[in-house]
Amino acid sequence: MPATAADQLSTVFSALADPTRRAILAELADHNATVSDLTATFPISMPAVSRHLKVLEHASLISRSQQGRWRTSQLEAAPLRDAAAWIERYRRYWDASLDRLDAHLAAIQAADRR
Amino acid sequence: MPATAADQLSTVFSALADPTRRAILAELADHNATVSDLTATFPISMPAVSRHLKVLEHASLISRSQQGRWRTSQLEAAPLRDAAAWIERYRRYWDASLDRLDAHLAAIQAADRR
DNA sequence: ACTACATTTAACGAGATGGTTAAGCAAGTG
DNA sequence: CACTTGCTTAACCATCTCGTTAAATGTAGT
Repeated sequence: MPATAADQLSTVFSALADPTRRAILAELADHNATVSDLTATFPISMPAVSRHLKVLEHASLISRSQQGRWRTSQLEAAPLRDAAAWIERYRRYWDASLDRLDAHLAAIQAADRR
Repeated sequence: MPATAADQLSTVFSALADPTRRAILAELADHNATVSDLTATFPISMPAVSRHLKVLEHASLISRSQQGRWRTSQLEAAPLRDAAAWIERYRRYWDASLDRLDAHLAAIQAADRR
C-alpha cells in the first residue's frame, strides 16, 4: 500500500513536533553525527536517541550509513520542501502588510488565475 | 509559566500532524465555519471535530467567536509564520543550487519591500 | 575465541491522541 | 415552562509516544 502525500506530510510534521528531534536535525545540519555523538549532546539515553533517529529516518528526514560499528546520520531535507510548500500556501494569511480582506481577495484571484 | 518558543513550535507542528486538522485549516482558509459546517464536511462525529478545533485553538491556529448558539472558527495563520521560518533555515539543504537560494532570498526581499 | 564497544531491540510505565456514544449546557422557539 | 438545537464534556477504548533499564546484536581488536 503506497503512502499518500498526506500521510507523508503527517509523518514529517509529527517528526518535527518533538523538540529533541528538531534539535537533532539542527545538529545534523552542522555535521553528520553518530548515535554516540548525539547521545553526548542531548540529555537522554542512547536508546531514546536511537528511536528518535528511527522516527526521523522513517520520515526520510535523515539517511544513515554504517562504517564499522558506527552509524552516522545525515540530514535529508527534501521532505521539508513539501512541508514548507504546504505552509507557504497560507503566507498571505499571516503577511502583515495585507489585511484580512486583501488576503481573501488574493486567495480568490489566485484560484481564478488557474 | 510562559510557554517557550520551542513549545509553541511543537504545539503547532503536532497540530499540523493530523490530516483532518490540516483539512480543517484549508477549509477555514476559504471561509469561516461553524462546528456543524465542519462536521458536515468531514466523516467524523461532532465531538471529534470539536476536539480538533480545541487543538487548533490551543496552537493559536484558529480563533473562535460565539454568535448565539453558533461558534464560528476563523483561521489565524500567524503561528505558521514561525513554523515556516524554522523550516526555511533548511532550504539550502534541499535547494539544488545556491543560485536558487539567492533567487529565493531576492524574492523574499522583493516581497518584503512591498 | 574472547572481549570491548556501538547500537538496537525488548519490556515496561505514564501520559497523550483520536475516535466513539451518551450525557450536560446554553441559547433560541413554541 | 418545555422543547429543540448547536456544541461541549465525560467516559471509555485502542493505539501511539517518549522516556527508562536490561538484554540482544553486530562489528573490531587481541
